[in-house]
Amino acid sequence: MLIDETDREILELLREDARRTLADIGARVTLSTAAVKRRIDRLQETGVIVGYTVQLDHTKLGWGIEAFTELRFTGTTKVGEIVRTTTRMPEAQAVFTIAGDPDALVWLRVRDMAHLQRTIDEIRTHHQVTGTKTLIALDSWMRGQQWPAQGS
Amino acid sequence: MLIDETDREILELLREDARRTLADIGARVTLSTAAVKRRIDRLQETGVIVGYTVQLDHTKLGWGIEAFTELRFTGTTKVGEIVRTTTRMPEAQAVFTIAGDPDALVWLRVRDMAHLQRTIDEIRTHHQVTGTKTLIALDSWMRGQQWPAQGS
DNA sequence: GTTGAAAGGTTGGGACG
DNA sequence: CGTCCCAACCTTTCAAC
Repeated sequence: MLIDETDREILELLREDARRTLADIGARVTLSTAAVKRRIDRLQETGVIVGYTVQLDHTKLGWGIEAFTELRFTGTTKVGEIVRTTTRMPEAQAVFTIAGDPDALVWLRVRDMAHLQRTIDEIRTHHQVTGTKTLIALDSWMRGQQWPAQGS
Repeated sequence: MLIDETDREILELLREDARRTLADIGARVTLSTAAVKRRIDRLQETGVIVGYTVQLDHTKLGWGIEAFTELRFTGTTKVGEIVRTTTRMPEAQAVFTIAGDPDALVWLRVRDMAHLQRTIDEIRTHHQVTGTKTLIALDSWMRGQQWPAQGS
């Protein structure tokens, strides 16, 4: 499928604020609301747009610690298995399987250090993990959200 | 500020689909649309809700490679500086400053391997970086979006 | 294939109880 | 918190490019 410059502008506007109205988007890309709706519908049907979500300040919800845990497995560990079990944990924000060393990277969000330790322990007990290394984030920035995760 | 169980339900519904209507949310939490709006307005004013964004399938936009680059700096490098310059790069999805070793973790999304190399080179030239280690993702999962980043 | 205009239904946003 | 109201918005249809 082809995506033109107008589509990219629409996606950028939705990235900034997914609750923008079609009329607002239309005014910015000089298109009617109907034309904007048809383009967004098409982007959804073709799977370019996967969904819409809210961006939260997790510190205000009491999950103030962000960390990354690098995992190393035994040679017999199925990669799909670690992804399946890890993704069921509410602490896991994202899981990446890695080419090389380590074998996987898990992005965690937890309430406090004790919670982080429990979470890492849980990952270790559920799998044939030969080693972990956890990186604790002091601060974070994410595209499209201009607040510090810890520093507010 | 206090967040009750209904607020959490509303946030969960918005996490699933940020473009839900107030009426739809109201029906699910057994509240009127006006009551839902007042709660969402309050969550926005207090900063719990930071914004709303679209979730994209980046492989379909031609940015099929995800990677993490661990950065180590000289002792004199200002942490804020690396964040400021890195966040200006369109390839950077997120930047985390880390307690310990490494000093920072940059989540990159690029078109191909040549693009990845150029991006890492750019990071290195812009700062007093003493070392980098790049982890290339084979596959990824993120909370709230159930598609494989590479494997589709 | 694309677009805009118009019609009718739905939603949002205030005021009030 | 809910109910009411009205303006704004969405969604479909249709004709035109």
